[in-house]
Amino acid sequence: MDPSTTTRPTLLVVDGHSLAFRAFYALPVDNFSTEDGQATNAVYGFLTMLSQVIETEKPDRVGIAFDVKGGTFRNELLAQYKGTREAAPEELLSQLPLIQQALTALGVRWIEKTGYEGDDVIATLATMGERDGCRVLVLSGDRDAFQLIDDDVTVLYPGYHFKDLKHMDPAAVEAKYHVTPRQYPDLAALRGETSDNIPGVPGVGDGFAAKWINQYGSLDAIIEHADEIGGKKGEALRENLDQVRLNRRVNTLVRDLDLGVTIDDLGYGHADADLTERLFGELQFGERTRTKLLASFNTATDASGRQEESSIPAIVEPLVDTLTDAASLSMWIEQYCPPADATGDGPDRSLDVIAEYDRQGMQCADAVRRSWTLYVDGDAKPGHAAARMAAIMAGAHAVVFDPADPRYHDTLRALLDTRAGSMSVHGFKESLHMLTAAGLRCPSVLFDTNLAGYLIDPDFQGGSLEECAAHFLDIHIDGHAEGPSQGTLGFEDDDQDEDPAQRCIDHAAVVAALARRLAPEIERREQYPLLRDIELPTSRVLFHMERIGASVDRARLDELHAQFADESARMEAIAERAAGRSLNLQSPKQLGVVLFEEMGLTPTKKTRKGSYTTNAAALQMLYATSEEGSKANEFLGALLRHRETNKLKQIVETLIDAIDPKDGRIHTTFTQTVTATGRLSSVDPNLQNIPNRNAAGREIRSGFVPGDGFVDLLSADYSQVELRIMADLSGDEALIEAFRSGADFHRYVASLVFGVPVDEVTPDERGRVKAMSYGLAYGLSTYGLSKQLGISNGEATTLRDRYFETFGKVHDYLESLVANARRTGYTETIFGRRRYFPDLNSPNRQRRDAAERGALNAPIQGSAADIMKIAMIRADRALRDAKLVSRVVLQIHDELVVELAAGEVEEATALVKDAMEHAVDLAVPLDVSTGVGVDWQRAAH
DNA sequence: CGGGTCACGTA
DNA sequence: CGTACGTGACCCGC
Repeated sequence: MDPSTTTRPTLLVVDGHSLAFRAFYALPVDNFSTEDGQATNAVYGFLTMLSQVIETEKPDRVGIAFDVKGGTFRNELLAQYKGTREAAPEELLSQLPLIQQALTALGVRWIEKTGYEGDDVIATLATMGERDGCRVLVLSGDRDAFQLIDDDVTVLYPGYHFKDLKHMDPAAVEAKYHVTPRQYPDLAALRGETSDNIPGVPGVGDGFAAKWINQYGSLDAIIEHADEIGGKKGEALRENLDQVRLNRRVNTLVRDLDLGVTIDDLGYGHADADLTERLFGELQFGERTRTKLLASFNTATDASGRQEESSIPAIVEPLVDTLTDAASLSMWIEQYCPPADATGDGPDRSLDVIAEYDRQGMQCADAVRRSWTLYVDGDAKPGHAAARMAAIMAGAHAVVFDPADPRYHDTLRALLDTRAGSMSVHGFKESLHMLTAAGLRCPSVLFDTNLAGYLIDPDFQGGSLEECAAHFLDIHIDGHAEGPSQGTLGFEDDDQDEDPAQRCIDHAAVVAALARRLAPEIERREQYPLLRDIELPTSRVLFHMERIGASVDRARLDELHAQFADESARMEAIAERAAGRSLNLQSPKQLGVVLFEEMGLTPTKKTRKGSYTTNAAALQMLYATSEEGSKANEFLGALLRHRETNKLKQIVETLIDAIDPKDGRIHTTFTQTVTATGRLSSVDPNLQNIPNRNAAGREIRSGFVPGDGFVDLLSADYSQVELRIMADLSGDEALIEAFRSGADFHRYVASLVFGVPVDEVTPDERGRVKAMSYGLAYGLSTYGLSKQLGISNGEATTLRDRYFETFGKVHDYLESLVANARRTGYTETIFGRRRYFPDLNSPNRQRRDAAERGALNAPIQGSAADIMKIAMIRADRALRDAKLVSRVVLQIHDELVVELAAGEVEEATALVKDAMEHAVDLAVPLDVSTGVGVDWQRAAH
C-alpha cells in the first residue's frame, strides 16, 4: 500500500431516475401533495435523499443524469426494452420536471442527452471525472452501473434503507458476484434484468453465470464454447444465444458522449435563494424543510463563515511515511513509537485491594503527550468485526497499513505486546474487536479518548470520533483551558475528498489531538485512576462478553413466539368484535377514537401533545370502571391482554432476529459511554430489558441457555446495592445496623419506622417501607409515594417524616448531595465519576426540580455502577486465574450471568460471588445472591 | 425514508 | 409530580 498525501476532488454522479423512483415509492403519495393535487413526494424525497448523500460524502462536484423522453438506440435493438419502466405512474412523471427545476434553483447541474439514457450520461461523466483525476461516486440503484467500478469509481448502491448505501468497489463486486466489475455486464447479459424487462437464459442466475465466466473468461468465450456446456442449463444457453448477445450490446454503457459540459462546470453550492423560495412555496414545503435543504445545498456559498467553524486548530497534519515491508514498519516503530512507561505498573492494575484504593498514579498528561496513536478503520460490531485499515501516528509522523496483512503481523504483535502501554486510541473496546478480527491481540492501552470524553462530560451524547472532535476540540471545555495554541492551523475536517488511507491518517491525527486535549483535563480532575483501573479494564471484559455472546435455544424462542402470536391474534379478534369494526390496536390514535369517541368513555389523562393517553394504567382504570359484560369492558379486557402478549411477541421476535447464524448466539453491544450516571447500556439487541416482572414475560428467559460445552447458567445479583451505598455514604448507624443484622431488610426497617417488633410487621407495612426506601434514591416526592402506594398525601408525608426520624443521617446526606452539587456544579461517585447539573440554578422550577432529583440519584446509581464494573473485572480475572472456562456473558446493572462449564459449577459460583461481594469495602456488607440452572429463568433465585 | 411520539420492557 | 436506559409501531412530512 502506498499512502499518498495528495488529495483528489470527489465527483458525485447521480442517477436521477433511479433516485426519483426510489423516493416516489418510499414516501406515501397521500401525505405529499399540494392543495391543488400536485404530488410532491418524489420531489421531497429526491431532494432530502440527495442532501443526505451530499452531506455525508461532501463531493466537490455534482452532476445529476436524467433520461430523455422518447426512445434511445436501445429500443431499436430490443423492442420490449424497459417495457416495465415506461409504465411509470403519471404521478411520478409529473414530478420529474419539478425535480429538475428544484435542482436548477439549488444550483445543482443536471444533464440529459437525446437518444441516450441517463446511464450513458452517468458512464460518460464518470469516465470524464476519472480522466480529470477525480475520485468518482456514482449514486444509482441500477446494477448496470457496476460495470463502471474500478479503483477510482465507486457505486453507492442503496440497500433496504436508503441510508445504508453500500459502497460498491471492485472488492465488493467480486465478493457479491464472483466476477470483476468489468465482467459484470457479461454476467448480467446471461442472467437478464427483470426490472428492465430483459430476459436472460432461463434457469441461469448469478451463480451459474459467474461459474461460466470464471471457467471461460468472458461472455465471448462462453458463446464460443457453448456446445461444450452440458445439462439443461447448457441447452438453455444455446437456445438463447441471440438474446444474450443482444443483452450484452444493450447493457454496455456509452462512455464518450458529448455532453457539452466539463467536470469543472459541475461545481455546486450557489443556490438561488429567491428562486428556491418561490419554487418551494409552490410545492408547499414547510419552513423547516426549506431551510434544511437550502442549508445543505448552500454549504459552499457561505463557506467563509461555516468552514472556519468546523476547522480544528489542535490537529497536527502528519508527515506520512511510506511502508514497503515489515522491516520498514519495524524500523519506523523503533524510531517513533516510545516504549511503555517502565515505572507504571500498566493499566490492568490489581483491584484486589480496592479497599485501600487511594487513586494513585493520577498523572497521565505527560505520558499521553509522548504517546503514540493507533486508529483502526473497520467494523466493530460483535460478530461481524473487521479491520480494513489502520494508521499509527507518533509525533508528527504517520504510517498507514492493512492490519490484516500477514507480512506485518509479527511486527504488530511485538508492538502491541510491548508498547500498547504508551498508546492512545478512540474506543478501546471497538479497537479490540477490530484488532482481533485482524488476528491481533492488544493487552492494554494508556488512554482512550472516547472513555476520557465520557468521564469529562457524561451527558454529552455521541461517541463517534467526529462528534467528540467537534465537542471537545471545537468548543472549550466548561470555560477551562484557554486552549494553548497548538501552533498549527491544521487542516479542514470537511475535506472528504481523500482516499481511505488519507482519511485513516487524518482520523489518527484527530485522536492524537483529542488525547492531548483530554488528558490534562482528566488529570486535573483526578480521574485517571477511574479511567485506567475501572473503565479500560471494563472495556476489555465487555469485549469478551460481546464476542462470546449469549447462547439461546432457538426452538424454545420459536415456541414462545408462536404462543404469544396466537394469544395476541385471539385477543385482537375479540377486541375487534367488541369494537364492531377492524382497527389497529397498536395505534394509540385509532384506539383513542374507538374508546373516547365511538364508545364514549371518559378519558382520564392527556399526553404531552394533547391527545388522550391509552397507556396501561389508563386502560386498567377504564376497565375497572366499565360495566361488567359491556362492549367496552370486553374490548378493554382484550386490549389489555393484547398489549401484553403482543409486546412479548415483539420482544421474542427481535431476539430471534438477532441470533447470529454463525454460532446461534446473540451478540449484544454494551455501550460504555452512553448513560449519564456511569451505567452500561445494551443495544442491538437490548439484553438488559428482558421481561422479569410477571410469569408470562419471564418465560422468555428460559430461551437463554448455556452454549455447547457448558452445562448451566449462573445468575448472581446484588441485593439492595443502592440502599447499601446510601447507608455507607450517609454513615447512618441505624441503617448500617439494619444491613449488618442480616435480617430481612425491609421488615427490619419497617419495625424501626413503625416501632413494632420485627415479627409483628405486616406485609402492608413492609411494602410501604420498601417503596419508601427505593423511592429515596430517586428523589421521590410524597405525592409520588402516595400515588404509588394508593394512600393519601398526608399518610405519605407521615411515612416520610417517620422514616427520616429513624434514619436522620440519610436525610442529611441526601440534602448534602444536592447542596454540594449546587455549589460545585457536579456530583461525584465513590470513585470520582462526575456528572454536571447546570439546571440546579435554573429559574425554571420544573427543570430545577428535575436537576435536584438527578443530583440525588446520580452519585448513588453511579456508585453502584462503579462497583459492578469493579466486580466484573474481578470476576473475569478470577475465572481466568483459576484457569476455568466458565465465563461472564451478560450484565444487567446489578446482576451477572455466567456460562458454567461442566465440573466448574461450584468453583465458578464461589469465585464470582466473592468477586462481587468484595469489589469494594463498605461500612455494610455487600450481599450477593446466586442461583444456578439450565436456563436463565431457572437460574433465578 | 427519517424523525418524533407513544407505550413499555429492565434495573 | 422518582432515576437511568432501548426498541418497536405508528404517523407525519406537503
